[in-house]
Amino acid sequence: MTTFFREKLQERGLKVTPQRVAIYEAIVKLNNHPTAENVIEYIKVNHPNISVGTVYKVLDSLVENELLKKVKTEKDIMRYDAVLSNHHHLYCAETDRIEDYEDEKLNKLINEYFIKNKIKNFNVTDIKLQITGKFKNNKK
Amino acid sequence: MTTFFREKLQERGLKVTPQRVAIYEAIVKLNNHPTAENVIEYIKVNHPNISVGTVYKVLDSLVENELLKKVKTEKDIMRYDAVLSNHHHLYCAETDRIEDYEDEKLNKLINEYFIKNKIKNFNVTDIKLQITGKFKNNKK
DNA sequence: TTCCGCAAAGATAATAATTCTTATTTAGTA
DNA sequence: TACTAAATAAGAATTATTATCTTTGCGGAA
Repeated sequence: MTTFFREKLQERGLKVTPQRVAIYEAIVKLNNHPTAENVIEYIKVNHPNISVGTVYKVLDSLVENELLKKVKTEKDIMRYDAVLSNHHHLYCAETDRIEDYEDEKLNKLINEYFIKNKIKNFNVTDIKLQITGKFKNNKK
Repeated sequence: MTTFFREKLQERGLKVTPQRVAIYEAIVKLNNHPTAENVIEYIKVNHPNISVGTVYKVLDSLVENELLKKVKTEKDIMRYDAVLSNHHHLYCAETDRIEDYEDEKLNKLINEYFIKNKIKNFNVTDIKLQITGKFKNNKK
């Protein structure tokens, strides 16, 4: 399951350490775009000795090495996402819940739009939609 | 110039104070989506006695009263925007520069798309594009 | 004008998230 | 197995932000 992760680390010249694997697994399992704190809490159960600084450093380096993505919200706490495919986010400001939203048809529509309508003075590398609203079924 | 601002404050039952006016003007003039710190620095010149807490408090209440918007980037510092119309952001991760991007045609396209393709279990209230890339002419 | 009430501002302490520093440990390798 | 650079642990330090408490200043009633 973490084979992909291990390979990608090595590919990047990063050592495969238990802490890195644990942090990555935590993000995958805590699948509501956890904060650093959520990760620490989750990991402490099986890795009681992991250091807070390590979690932050590992998260940073995983983002830098494109194994995780940062997710921004209205709030000032950073959150993380292990889903790397080009996707958007549904965000509920009230409950702070974030859900991934994948929509190939929409991506195509937007890409085509920007091919026809270039933004002057700007080279686009990535387009993300932040869709704010409210989930209908408020099951946690 | 700040007539709109003064009226909106009164409309909301908020007092028109020199600090509020100064902070609002600072955001408008520092038009690269300044941080609270940028605002403080800028204001200190003409209002040397303004308190840091006041700036944060005023920024918060202006956001709450829809006179400013919060903008979040990859960095964890909050930034502010006085442009209230429905617009998107061009963001350069390298230089941290943010520019407003208004595009009515694009808004229409996206709105129409979501009318035809409802997201199940989610009521959309707002859609924002975060367009990441690089500015071509690197004039500051 | 003076006094009262209250919203706002000032000063500064407190908190929360994150970063930094240094010593120690570990993974990958020869 | 031993070596070395990279990674981790521990905790201090920093940074952005929020909270608390006091003081100020303005509008309206006496």
